[in-house]
Amino acid sequence: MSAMSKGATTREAILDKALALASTGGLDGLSIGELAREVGLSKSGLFAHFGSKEDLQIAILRTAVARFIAEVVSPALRKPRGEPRVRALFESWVVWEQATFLPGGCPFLAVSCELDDRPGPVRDFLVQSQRDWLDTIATAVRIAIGEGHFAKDVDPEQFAYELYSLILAYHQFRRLLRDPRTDERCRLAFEQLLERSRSVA
Amino acid sequence: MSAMSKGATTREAILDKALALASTGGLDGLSIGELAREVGLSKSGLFAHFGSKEDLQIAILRTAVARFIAEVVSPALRKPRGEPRVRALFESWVVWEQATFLPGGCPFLAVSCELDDRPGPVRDFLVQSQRDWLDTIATAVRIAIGEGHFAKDVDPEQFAYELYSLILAYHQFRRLLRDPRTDERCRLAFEQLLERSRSVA
DNA sequence: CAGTTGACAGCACGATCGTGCTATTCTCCC
DNA sequence: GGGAGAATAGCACGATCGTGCTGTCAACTG
Repeated sequence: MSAMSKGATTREAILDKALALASTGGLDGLSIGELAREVGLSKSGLFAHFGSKEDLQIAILRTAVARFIAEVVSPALRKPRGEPRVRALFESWVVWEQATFLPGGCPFLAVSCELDDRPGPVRDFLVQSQRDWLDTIATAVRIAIGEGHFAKDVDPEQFAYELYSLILAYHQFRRLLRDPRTDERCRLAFEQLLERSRSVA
Repeated sequence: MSAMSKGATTREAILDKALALASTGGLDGLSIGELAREVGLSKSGLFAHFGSKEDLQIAILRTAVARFIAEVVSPALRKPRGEPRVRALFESWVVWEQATFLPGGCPFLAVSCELDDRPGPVRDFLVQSQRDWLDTIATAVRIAIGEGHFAKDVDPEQFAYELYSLILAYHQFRRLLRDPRTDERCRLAFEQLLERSRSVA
């Protein structure tokens, strides 16, 4: 049996379903009523777990961050320092986009467009999480430079920008355009990014 | 005086405001009531111009496409064939992202996330417009290869993928992350994309 | 200038939204 | 096992949603 109390268990079940729904329909598209029906709770029963819809939205993002760290960041950090770790970040990121519990793909990207012009704590949380993630990438690149895998004149933030851009396109081409060659396109671009970042041996 | 009838005039005024609102809040976030208030019409008076909300959404996208062609595609097609034209496409695209009549940035990108998992004619229209645009880019690249500006082994579709990805990141870094160095990051990446596409002189 | 067509407002509808309050039921601890 | 407290349901609220119908006033046409 679980070590969690009843409340914590259902709360987790709610957030699990909510994250899946938010990955497809966004944070605004997700309504309390629909979510309650989906989880098998009454609207008020579900609502009692969160003070407001805004709190629910932040809780969803918090759940997403925890999952992202568990699925993408942590595994990559167990890889050897340098290029292998950078590559692992990329690979796990691509897998993350296809996670079964995220039918709509990366939830951060899915909600970016609806939050980018709406100030408030939800937006703030998302921005912070993405900045942290970019920092993680840049740090991994810096380490790769230190290890001698990448050239010394590689700009870690620029590398992070371009890597991030490739995943954005991956999301767009796969989900919206349904381009069957998305995977190879993205991988090829990444290999070329690596290629021109490597130090001359 | 304008050659348009009364109905066409207000319809255009509606779509103008609607496009601006949709660029920030998306197509679903935009409500008929809010739009009517903004334009100074009654809800039903505005609604009479479009049979349904879905029709309105398609009309908005149609307006966006017309603007995009007028502001981005056509000017670039007047530039000399080859690399100058490719560069013009990029430059106009960046300017488009900052157009004053688009307070939320590129409307296509703004609505991509909410439409990518919602089948229907609105989504179909958006997908088609983006495919057309990618084709336009690829064609310009093919011409640049023919002119000898780009190497013969450059893949036009791959080029389009990477160029598209840079603009996606431009949108994300500027609008969500508010990174002040977005412009230089994007331009640097584009120059490097050009650099490695050029034929050896 | 008169008449017809079209643009728009007013109003109402059912549905759904987020959010409270009040019971009732269940869970956990002693 | 019984009692305290958490978990959930029931119900209601005002607001807003998209969408129709009906009337009225303006605009264009002959």
